[in-house]
Amino acid sequence: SSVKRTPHMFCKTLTASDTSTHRGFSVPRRAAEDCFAPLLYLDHLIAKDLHGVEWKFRHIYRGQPRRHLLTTGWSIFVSQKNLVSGDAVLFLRDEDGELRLGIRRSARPRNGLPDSIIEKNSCSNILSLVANAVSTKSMFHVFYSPRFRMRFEMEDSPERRCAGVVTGVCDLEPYRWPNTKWRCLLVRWDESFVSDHQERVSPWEIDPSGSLPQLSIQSSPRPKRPWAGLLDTTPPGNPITERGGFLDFEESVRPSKVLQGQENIGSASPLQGFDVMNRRILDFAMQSHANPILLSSRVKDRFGEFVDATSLDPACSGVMNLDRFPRVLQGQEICSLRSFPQIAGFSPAATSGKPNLGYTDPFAYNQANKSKKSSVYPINFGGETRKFLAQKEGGLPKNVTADFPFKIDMMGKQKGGDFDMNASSECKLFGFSLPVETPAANPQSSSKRICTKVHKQESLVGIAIDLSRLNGYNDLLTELERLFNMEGLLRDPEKGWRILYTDSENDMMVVADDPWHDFCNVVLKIHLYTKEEVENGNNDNKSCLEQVAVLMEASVSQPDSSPTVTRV
Amino acid sequence: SSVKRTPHMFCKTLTASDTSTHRGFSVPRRAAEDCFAPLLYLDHLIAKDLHGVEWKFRHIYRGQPRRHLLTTGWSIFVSQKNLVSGDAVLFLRDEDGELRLGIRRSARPRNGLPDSIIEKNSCSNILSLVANAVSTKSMFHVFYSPRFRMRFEMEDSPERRCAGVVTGVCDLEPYRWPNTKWRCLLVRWDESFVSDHQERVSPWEIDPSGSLPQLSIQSSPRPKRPWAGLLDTTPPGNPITERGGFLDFEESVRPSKVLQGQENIGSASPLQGFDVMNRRILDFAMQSHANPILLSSRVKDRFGEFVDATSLDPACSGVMNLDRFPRVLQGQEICSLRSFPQIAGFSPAATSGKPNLGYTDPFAYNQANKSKKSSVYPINFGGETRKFLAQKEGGLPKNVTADFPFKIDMMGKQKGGDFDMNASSECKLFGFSLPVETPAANPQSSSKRICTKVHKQESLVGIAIDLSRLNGYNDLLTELERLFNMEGLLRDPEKGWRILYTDSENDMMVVADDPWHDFCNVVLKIHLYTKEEVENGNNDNKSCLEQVAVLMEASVSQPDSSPTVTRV
DNA sequence: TTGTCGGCGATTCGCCGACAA
DNA sequence: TTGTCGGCGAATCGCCGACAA
Repeated sequence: SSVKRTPHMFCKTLTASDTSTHRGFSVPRRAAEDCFAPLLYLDHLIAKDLHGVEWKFRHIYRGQPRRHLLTTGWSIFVSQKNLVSGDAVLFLRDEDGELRLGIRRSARPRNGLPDSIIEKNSCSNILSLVANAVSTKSMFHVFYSPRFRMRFEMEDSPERRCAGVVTGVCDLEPYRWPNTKWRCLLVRWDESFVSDHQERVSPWEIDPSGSLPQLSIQSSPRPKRPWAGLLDTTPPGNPITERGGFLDFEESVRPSKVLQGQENIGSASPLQGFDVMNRRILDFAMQSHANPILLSSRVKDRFGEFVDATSLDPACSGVMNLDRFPRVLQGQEICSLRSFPQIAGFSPAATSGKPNLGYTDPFAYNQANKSKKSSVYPINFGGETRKFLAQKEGGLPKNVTADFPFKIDMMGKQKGGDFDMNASSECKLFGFSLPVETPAANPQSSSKRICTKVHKQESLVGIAIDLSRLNGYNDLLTELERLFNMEGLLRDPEKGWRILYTDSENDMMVVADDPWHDFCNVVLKIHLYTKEEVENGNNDNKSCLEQVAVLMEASVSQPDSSPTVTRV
Repeated sequence: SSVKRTPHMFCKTLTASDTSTHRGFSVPRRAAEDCFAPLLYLDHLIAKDLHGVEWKFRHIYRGQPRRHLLTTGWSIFVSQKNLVSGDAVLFLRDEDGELRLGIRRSARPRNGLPDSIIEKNSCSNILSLVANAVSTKSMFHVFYSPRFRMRFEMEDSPERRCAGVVTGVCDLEPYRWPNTKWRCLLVRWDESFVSDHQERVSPWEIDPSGSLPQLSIQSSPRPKRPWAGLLDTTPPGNPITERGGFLDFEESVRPSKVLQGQENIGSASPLQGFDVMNRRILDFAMQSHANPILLSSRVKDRFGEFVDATSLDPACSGVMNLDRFPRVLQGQEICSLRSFPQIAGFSPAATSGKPNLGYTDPFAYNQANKSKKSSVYPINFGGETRKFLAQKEGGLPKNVTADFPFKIDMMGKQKGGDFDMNASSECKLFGFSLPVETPAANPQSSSKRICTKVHKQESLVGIAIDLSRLNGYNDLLTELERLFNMEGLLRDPEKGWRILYTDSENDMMVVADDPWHDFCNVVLKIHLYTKEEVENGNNDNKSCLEQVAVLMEASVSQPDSSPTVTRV
């Protein structure tokens, strides 16, 4: 309510020199004079980042011509924050002369992305479909298949990152906890470098940023002196190194966009119609508790992520956590906050103190490749303003598609002339009812993932079937034979095929012994193998060491935990 | 079934020289000659770690006197893995000449731990109190206040670690989601370096290891040249730097023990009485589903942790996840795996293939400071064997305390002469009822399936049978013979087959001693083995890998495990 | 105004044998 | 047998003004 004095701030996109270990940070003159003014007599500056961590930089005015530079301390900051050129840093001085420091990472295109996620449906088409669905009170779908990255990191391993596409949502613990609203994400990985790679991922663990770092390497541990390609000569076939030697290790942790500023955040208007429309249409309740400002002033680390996640409706966390990260603050210029008319002009929904969740456009990498600037269009998504990247010239995302598998089914009914999701409408995410404004509305919502995956042999590609639509094993056989074009093969044991399944205990079992209902309850995945494969077991092709490795992996960690202590 | 050749391996605790950036890794002579023998003509070695990542080391035989050294590549490994002296590295060569590489981190005492968690109550006192509570069917409490660490890591911040004590459990989302069984942990931090530091923590995010790294600094980003105390001159009051400049940033990520071997893992017996007692007293049901082998064959990273967590009853995850981490593999010598006599000698409880959850001794640092060796005592904790550290000479932990706030209220009633948690007892964790599931006794329970799984030998594929449709052991034999095409083989002991089962306590038992009804109630899984397999309980006919498995199982805390691994 | 370059001293990395425990 | 030391060359860090875009 009380208007604070305008803080002085500036944002600079880091140059190669800025991020070089060889050089320091060159402070734009006017920025320094505005933002650092009262501090310039000091030989060093102290700035706090969002986490309250203080960073100290030696400041010096030197060079010919003279310029302001941050030297000592800067490279530590750069390496700790893992900044590369293209990223941006933001300084902000408040009325007390205290400096704040933020960074924004640039989205970098990823090389060699699969084309499959590039889609071509036109937006108007989608809009008309949605509009039609709304008008006819029928269901429409929103597909969204966000790209993400995930970081594999163990205490004893270098960091690895994988990328993939979210393909759906499933129960967290269908058997142990049948009615949970918690979900995990089903993902498809770009690489199958680990054969038995998880398909179920915690939304908390993924990094929603679809864009991956450039191959510009800046992060710390790397071979200092290239030793005759020692580290690059790994035989092909190791997918880790296949992607380019140490790249996986050297790829920076560059999860998400923070303090994004390259986009014109004010340009919400071109899509205003779409925005408003979707705001209503997609307005299933998702209350967010945390004030984003307050939130970001906390330690916003894993911890913060936890808070973020839990501050959202858990039922939606699968979605919500895909885009925890706000895109904020225009930069590249000296400006006071109030110089952003857009901010003040934001719709109440956008400024209501809720986090603005920035979706990473699944095809943003494509745009980036095309060097097209993109705009951000906020769409109210149940109390959360989400932003969709759209090609500036297109007005609407062109690539919105029918097969983005992140599917939200919505049954809308109109209340009066107004579309009202809150009253009696239904909102489903992958078949699961989402709480529509009345959190406790449907406590008995079904929790089982509708479809069960079927894998034929070692095929990477599975097919999902909906067991609930089948009446028994006979149906199952028929369906499997149909899906895999194996008519007659599965039903007749003489044909040599065996149908196994992995149960909720991860045991491999033969299909057909359990009562159908039990089977449906415990089956995780169905496998089709030949008789020989079953009889030979799958172990034979594993070396002794691999098995040890497996075992050791199981043993990794720290036991030195403590004695429980019992006491009355 | 097929006996694999013993791999050659060695484990070395890293010295200061080994971990210095200034020097390389000195390979113990005999180790090199045994383990590296066929590789020593090479100028470099390639070893894969548990995650399949390959590490390349230049190997050279030099010095006066000559010795084997790993030079180039080693320091990268050390820094990537964040190894410090005291940690151990394990090399293992399989029959194919392929090298595997594992690490084990040592537990390091933490300086200046608050004294508050050092307690003095004697254990016998506790035991008598518990015994009294049981006999009078009154409530007793289990207090447990495990130390933990948590890692703060954001894409734009340096890594930080904090330690604290779990003080309780609370609702995840009391307002949003009133009836959830999910809990988060309440913690008290050792340091209040962030004023608005969270007190609620996800159990998934904490690291149960109570011991913290020494101040021996080895990790990468640090100020190379101390710049006039630039980074240390932060005004007092900033708790970040108060602890010693960059310590927070320099503290390595040293979460857990891997391949731990300093403890005497075989000494389970001294506490056997306590063990047995607690097994009954604390026997609230906690089923573990996942087959550890299958599970651990996955990428067991954050991801894996997710799986770990969810494979547990969510209501208990707050507890269970505190001690995911195992203690494994004796080291410091060249050895074949079968040179561990303890393996065979383990008590059934310890070797039953259940996760042995290693608690972090809140006062372990104290023991370490006193250079006292500690023994590990397994205590069955509801289907999970947990290990209690106790001072060897004390027999029982002396420091059991009154203010361990992790409280489990248990109301026990006796059924006949036997304490039976399953019948009508109640188990609360911080006031929340824990599901006292009795898998066998309560067939309607949603998670219990009708059928019992049968596994033949090491076969990966199991078959399920419905015991309830059988009238007794005779039927069972008939059915088993039919299912496995073993007509006549099982019924006749002369044919050499033995039928075992895993009971609800995860003990491996011979089928046919219990009354049929009892058997049906407690059986978890049925196993078919040959006589030889059963009789050679010392694992002599098992491959080294299986022995490792048993060893690890015995000493490893693995929440997601199931009983399949252990053979009698 | 500011991005990048080369210079160059300081620091660290990392390979070596010496030496001793 | 092996842990640690000092030596020392190579690589990198990081501060500087020059220069030009």
